[in-house]
Amino acid sequence: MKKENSIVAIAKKAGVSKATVSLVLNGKAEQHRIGKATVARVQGIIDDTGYVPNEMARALRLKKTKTLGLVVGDLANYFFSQIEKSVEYYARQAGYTLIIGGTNNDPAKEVEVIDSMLARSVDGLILVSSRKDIKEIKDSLSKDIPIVFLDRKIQGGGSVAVTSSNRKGMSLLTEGLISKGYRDFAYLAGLSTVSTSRERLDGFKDALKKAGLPLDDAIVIKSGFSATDGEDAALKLFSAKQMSHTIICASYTIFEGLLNYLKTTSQQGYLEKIKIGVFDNHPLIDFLPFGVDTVVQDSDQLGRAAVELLINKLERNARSRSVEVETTIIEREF
Amino acid sequence: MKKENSIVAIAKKAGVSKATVSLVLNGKAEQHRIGKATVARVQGIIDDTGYVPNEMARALRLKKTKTLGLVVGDLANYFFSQIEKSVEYYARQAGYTLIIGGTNNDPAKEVEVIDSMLARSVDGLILVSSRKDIKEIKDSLSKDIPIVFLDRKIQGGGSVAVTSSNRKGMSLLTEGLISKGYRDFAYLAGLSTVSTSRERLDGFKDALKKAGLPLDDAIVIKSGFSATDGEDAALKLFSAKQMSHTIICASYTIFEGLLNYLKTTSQQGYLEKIKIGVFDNHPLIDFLPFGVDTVVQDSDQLGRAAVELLINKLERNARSRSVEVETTIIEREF
DNA sequence: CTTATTTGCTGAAACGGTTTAGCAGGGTGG
DNA sequence: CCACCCTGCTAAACCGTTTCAGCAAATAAG
Repeated sequence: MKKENSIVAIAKKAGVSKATVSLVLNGKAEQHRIGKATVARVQGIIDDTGYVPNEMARALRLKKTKTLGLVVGDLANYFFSQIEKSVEYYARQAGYTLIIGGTNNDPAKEVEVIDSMLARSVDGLILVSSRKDIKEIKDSLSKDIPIVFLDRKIQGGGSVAVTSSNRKGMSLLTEGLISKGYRDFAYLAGLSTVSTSRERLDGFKDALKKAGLPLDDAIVIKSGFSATDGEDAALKLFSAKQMSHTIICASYTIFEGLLNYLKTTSQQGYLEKIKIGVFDNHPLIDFLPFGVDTVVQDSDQLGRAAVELLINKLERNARSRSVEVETTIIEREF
Repeated sequence: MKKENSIVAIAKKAGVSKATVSLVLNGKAEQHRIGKATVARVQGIIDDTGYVPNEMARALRLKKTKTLGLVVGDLANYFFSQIEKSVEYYARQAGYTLIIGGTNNDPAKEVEVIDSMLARSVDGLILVSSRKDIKEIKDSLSKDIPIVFLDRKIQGGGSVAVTSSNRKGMSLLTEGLISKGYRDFAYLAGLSTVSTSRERLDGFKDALKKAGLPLDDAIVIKSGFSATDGEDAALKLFSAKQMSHTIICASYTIFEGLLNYLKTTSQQGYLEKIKIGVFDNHPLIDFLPFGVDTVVQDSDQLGRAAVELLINKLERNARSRSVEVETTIIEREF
């Protein structure tokens, strides 16, 4: 049956005013002294017409859209797609709808995407931002709106972020490798403007220091976070004089880049001679013909925490502190 | 600078009525004989206040939200996340915002998600539906709204779908395997209520027939499309008497399930003795220690076609016919 | 039998836009 | 000078809700 499309239609049918219907609809009937009988009658009509209020009108009046925006660099990236799944799930649980925006890691597009979300009056924003400082974002924003940063922290006062325990995770990964006797590290670091990248590098250094290994012996190569950036990094690494026997990738995409580099240069055989550590996991890694140790991020918790923080802010105006989600390590010998 | 937030504010500043501002805003100034000078003044104020119209108000009046909904089973599935990226990209290009909904392949949740999108007044819907018949969907829908089905066709009149050339793709994949001498097939088919699954199975049969191989010799195992379904299928397969030496997976997720089964039962060694074909590709497959032939779907084109069809319908009320996107095959010997 | 209180409901404004019909004033033709 | 036509703009209705102040009737209190 086609549903009734306006509150007046319902009101007419029930022989009451639209105010009454609205009150019933929002559970404020009692509070506004609408009689039990009337409530029942109205509710009955709502039920069997299947009337659903128009969210646009509601949003206009209430200045609340019950909509959240998620802005993310690359939606096809496995880690982010998991994050997104989680965010969508928990947002929906809380009665919110999710609008997504992919930026392809382009800071200019990031602003554009965010602005389109603001025009849509999203109530809050979850940002996996490529920006370094919150000012760069706030300044370009037309409205003040609650923002939670996800995966990457951002500099500047009062910003709330949900991240993995990057430093600790990378440190544990490295320690594990060291304890198994691996030395001679190369570290493909990602973009140093991104907090995630810096923290992981710090973790790597922590582990070296703890083991008494000299930092300088490790080759650290900075690049972007995409697979092609990973390829570039691999190129740099392999054109260096000495070869490393343990390569750590600061993200899955960089790992993919490394593999692609070896494939396109027909050096796949090299993989058997080295050990690889990756911050991020993927189901297929279990089946690769070389042991890859990985850091597993809890994407479900990351998404969940981000949504919770944001909604607490929105609905209870709670001031919240950033959250760090624990990681786990998977070690694999081939 | 904080932007002005209402058309009246702009109107006041410009010393005109809000009607005038609205007309300027929508490029209808000329048409409604607003003087050049006035247009320039108003536009100037719009520009340097950075005013952006409230989309909610516009949507309410126009009954158009410039919003599309994408409903998909599993957002973390690599194929779907690529699709989503593409849909989001092309939707945004066309000035539309994308709302997403994950259903976890639960038909009940599918209805729920779609209804929440209708309440949000999306202009159109792109559906990767688990439903078999369009009636099941239309009946539960409160409004008539343009729908484009993606990846999976659905039975029932007038539904428009964008799909890969499933039958042909699977047929070519199989033919390739046959031509390389592989026989003794097992086929993990996915859910037979899903068109994709049926078409691929048909393609498989086409190839056998063409090669003059008896259909009955192939073991066909039907299950769901998730990784755990794939595991179940693998379990069934491996508890059958005779072993197959060529296994075809109707989707990447099923392939993952197969691998997981072999891992958990410590039968990974078996992988070296068999040949695997998979409908879907993934970057890491290149690096697996056994040659996997894959069908590559053009997710970019799939998303693009879906958005185009939908928007053509919305903006030009074009009646469009379903689209089939070509696939390509990658063969790998280890 | 008044007066006060409670009960049950509604009218109307507000949210921020779009659109249509039409007003006022100046110019032109007769 | 009157009738008419442009030109340039605006008033007001409308989209579908929420909410607040307040009205009328019923009940309770005095």
